[in-house]
Amino acid sequence: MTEENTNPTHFIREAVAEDLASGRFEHIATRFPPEPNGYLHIGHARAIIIDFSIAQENGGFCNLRFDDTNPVKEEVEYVDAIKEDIKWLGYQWKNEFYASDYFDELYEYALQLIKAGKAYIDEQTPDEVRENRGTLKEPGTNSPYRDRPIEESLDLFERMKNGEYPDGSIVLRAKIDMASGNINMRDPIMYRILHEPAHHRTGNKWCIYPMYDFAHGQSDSIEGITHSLCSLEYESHRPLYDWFINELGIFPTRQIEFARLNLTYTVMSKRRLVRLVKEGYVKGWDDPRMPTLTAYRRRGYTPEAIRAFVEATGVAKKNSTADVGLLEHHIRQDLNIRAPRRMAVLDPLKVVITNYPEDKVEMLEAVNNPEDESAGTREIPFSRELYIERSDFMEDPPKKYFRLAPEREVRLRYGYFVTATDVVKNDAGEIVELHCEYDPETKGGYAPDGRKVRGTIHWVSAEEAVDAEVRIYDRLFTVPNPMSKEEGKDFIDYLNGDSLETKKRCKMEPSLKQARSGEKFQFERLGYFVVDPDTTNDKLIFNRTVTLRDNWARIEKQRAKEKMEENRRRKQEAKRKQKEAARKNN
RNA sequence: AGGGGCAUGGUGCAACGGUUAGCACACCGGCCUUUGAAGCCGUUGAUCUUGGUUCGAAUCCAGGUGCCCCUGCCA
Repeated sequence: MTEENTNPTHFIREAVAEDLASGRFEHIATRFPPEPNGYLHIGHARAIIIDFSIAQENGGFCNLRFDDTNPVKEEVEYVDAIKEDIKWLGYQWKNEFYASDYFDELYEYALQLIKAGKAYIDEQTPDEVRENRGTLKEPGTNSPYRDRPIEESLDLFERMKNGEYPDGSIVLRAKIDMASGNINMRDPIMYRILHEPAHHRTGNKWCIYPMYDFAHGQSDSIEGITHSLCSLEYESHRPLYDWFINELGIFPTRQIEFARLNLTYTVMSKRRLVRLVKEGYVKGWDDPRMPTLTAYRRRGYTPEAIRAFVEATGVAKKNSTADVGLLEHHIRQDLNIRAPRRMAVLDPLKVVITNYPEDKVEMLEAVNNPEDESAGTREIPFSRELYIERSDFMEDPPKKYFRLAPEREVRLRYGYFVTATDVVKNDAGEIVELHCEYDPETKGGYAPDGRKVRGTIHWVSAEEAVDAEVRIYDRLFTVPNPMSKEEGKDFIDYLNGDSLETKKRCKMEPSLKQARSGEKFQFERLGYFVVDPDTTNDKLIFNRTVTLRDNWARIEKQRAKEKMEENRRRKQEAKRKQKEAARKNN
């Protein structure tokens, strides 16, 4: 061990430790093997973290290997994005490899198996291959080409490589067992012909490509990977990988499978993510509503929070879906400690302090981060005209509402105690301005006479405020599991129409003028926010990462629910009475 | 005539034949508070089922039930 490991153990860590103890392996090596055909999402984070941390904890190494055995699906653009995301998460691979690096060796392995009578060229059509594979319940039937002479297969394979055959005409198959209960063992295809397009790394050198199943295990073996950690669906492929390793007599990697990480209120499959992007339901792979790592980065998530979240979900062989609330908990936890506090008003209501001098501007001291004394303090301007949050004033407040209301006194954070005196409305009856009086004795928010106020609200000075746009994000889907198989429903039907709200007239305290892309803040009483890369010199844009926990919102929600139930009860009662009356009349 | 895997509170994990079945999130209550935040304290709430082995079973065995994966020349 090179590193003190305080993380909870799990079956993979245990298995690796046992393999070291028993001498099955003398070193530990892992790999993270993405296919470069899409962006990494939070589900991949579990795989990345397991792969790299198992290696780290045991003084071994982890390679990055792109599984690029199918040129029709893979693109270079994804390679760089994937590398960036892994680095952002905080990991460094030892070697950057590609399955295509091993095309020569793989070809030699194929030759070796043909010569041993363990592989053959099949001339059946794709349809025939499928039909003869049998079904889940019935065994397959042998190909008529299965027992052709070795020399013939050798010759055909060579010509296949040389481009003498069109796509789909012939394939190389392993000769295993067409009656196996495990369909992967029914003479799986090893090589197929793909003349187009050119491979992103090997160009036109090859027109035959190994199947994933004939590439992955051997690639691990070539790299000396001791533990090939992968997701559950490869469990039934393990016997095949072991078969290849055994027949070829190469380094025996051990594969261990674990369950993928799923999250509520989102989708995680590449296919569906592509659809969200291509059909314009989101603005791109890095749209902060997406579950991709690049989107979380833009949304203001930190790698530390994502790692803590993934560790908290553990590792098991049971398919499960983590609550997105747990992810939110971890980003709050992280940002609470590190994010400087600022005041910002998202939905401004003008306030005039009628007894405050007209041209006076005072600088008041505010704490940057109560969780971190070293963050220091800053000064914020206070003047006669301010903005407060519209939701922080109510003309006719319900019980337990602690904020501003007519004749009620509250504290302006780091400012003064103020009392609402007048409400100014427009012709439509909407509140356009509030008049308040302040108590000059309460500067900084302290009352010398010791009197208390229930509420403390945030504010910004109108004159000095900086304008900004704030993008408010909500969950992308309206249901925890958009994949639930309700009849005739598509996951698209569960999209949340209100997942993005853009507030264009927000008012920020002046210190935010200098905020740079990627900088994170807590806007007091609102949540955590990050400067979006769309920000320019004259346009400040923030993304809301996550709200603060909000007890008041919960009380309101509960109240609304109670009201709804009350209404329903009343309606039912009315209906019942109506029926009764009708019966009496009859 | 299938093969493979999985089943512990609402969610996610732990308990490795002997614990009052533990932890985190959520929930609910309380304390504290110049953020209705954070922090602190506390309360609810779980071993899929039926048998078996054992002094003793969440744990081992068998049957049942339920869920997931496998019939791409995808990975």
